[in-house]
Amino acid sequence: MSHTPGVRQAQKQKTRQALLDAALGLLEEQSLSSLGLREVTRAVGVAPTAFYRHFHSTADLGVALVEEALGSLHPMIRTTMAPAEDDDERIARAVELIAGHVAAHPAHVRFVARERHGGVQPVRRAIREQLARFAEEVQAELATDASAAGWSETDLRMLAGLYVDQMLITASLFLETLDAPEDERRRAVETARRQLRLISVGRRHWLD
Amino acid sequence: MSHTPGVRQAQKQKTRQALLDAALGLLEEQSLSSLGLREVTRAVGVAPTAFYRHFHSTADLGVALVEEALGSLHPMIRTTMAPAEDDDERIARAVELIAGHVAAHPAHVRFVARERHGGVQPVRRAIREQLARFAEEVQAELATDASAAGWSETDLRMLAGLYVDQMLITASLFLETLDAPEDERRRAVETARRQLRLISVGRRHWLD
DNA sequence: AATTCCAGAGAACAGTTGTTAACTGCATGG
DNA sequence: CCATGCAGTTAACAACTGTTCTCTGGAATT
Repeated sequence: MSHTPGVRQAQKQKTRQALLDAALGLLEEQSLSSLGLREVTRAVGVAPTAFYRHFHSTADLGVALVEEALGSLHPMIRTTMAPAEDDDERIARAVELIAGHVAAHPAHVRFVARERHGGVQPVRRAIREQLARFAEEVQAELATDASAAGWSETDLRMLAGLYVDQMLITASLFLETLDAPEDERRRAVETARRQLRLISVGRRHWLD
Repeated sequence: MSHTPGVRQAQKQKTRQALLDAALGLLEEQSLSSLGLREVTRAVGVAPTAFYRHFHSTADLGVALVEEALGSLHPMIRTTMAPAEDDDERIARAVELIAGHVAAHPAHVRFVARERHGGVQPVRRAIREQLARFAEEVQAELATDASAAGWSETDLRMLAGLYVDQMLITASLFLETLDAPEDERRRAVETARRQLRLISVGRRHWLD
């Protein structure tokens, strides 16, 4: 049974969250492999040694950030992949959903895009595992779709992977155009839509 | 007019190249933003101050590495996109070409994948510019293709961007499976082929 | 042959880093 | 109510960082 939370545990979680938030902020203009533990504690206003009460190292903190950035995103998969009247409407909705998420959590998106191929191995692995889970969920969702009749397991997995990668590309494209002029952002949205549409067309004629 | 090279300039270039090589090696297990100038000079066996004779900073060195990694790759575009008998044969050849390049220059590929979204702004911009050039070249190549009749400029650009991103995804996938067991590498190649094939199918039916 | 130039060396600087140890005060469980 | 646990503090360490200034030896220029 979980011990009664108490004031003690609450304060600890609060400090831990402050460390995560501060780190995420500092990571907007550097990579995790250059993030110092003292840098983080200084930003929070806490002694350097307090860091060790929460994380073994900055790499450890990075793994926690991956969980924070991607862990709560899984329920969104069903919503995104859910069927719609029009096929174009589904695409438009998905792109809008990604755009909204990027606007709401830019630092998290930046972190994932940056550290996916970054210099810290445990963090790379954590991201890879989360993305693999996404791919599995997308695959499961695709399998329920009527248009997936006759598709092999391998092809479904291939398509799911393509979708996940495309989501990341789209997200990081939107991130780059966050403070860009309006018309450039509209062009980015349009490009993302058309790319998904092309994949959609390929999907419909795959079994020819 | 360029002054006669002489022994002097030759030695300088040699040291410069040694710095680039050492940096590339050190970047296999960290990001550019955490790469120290002393670290690089130590690896080469040269005084820290010698670094300044060649680069203003490690960011500057990073930009030079981008040039080295991507600059010489442009001629490869025509070869990759050149038409073939079979459409599947063109895809197989392109995938094989990417696989060969990754096997021949893994450190360069890793560097680009890592720093594309990395923590050093000038390097990100340098990579973005090179990739934009690639996209333009791919677009120009696509425009000559017979199957591109009736395509709008916007759609050609969209498709070119999709291809460039897909090349990078494929390259980094191959990089991850470089020391993986044989069957996993074969699966990676197969996945890459099918993804390109799906895009190809979408391309053929785009104007319906 | 004399002079200039310049890649690289050497030493020193102030500031930073991760990690250790011993501590303090307060919420917790008996 | 008292004893324990533990989040966070303080101080100190050796090692490292980027950058500066001064110097040197040999190639390049005249």
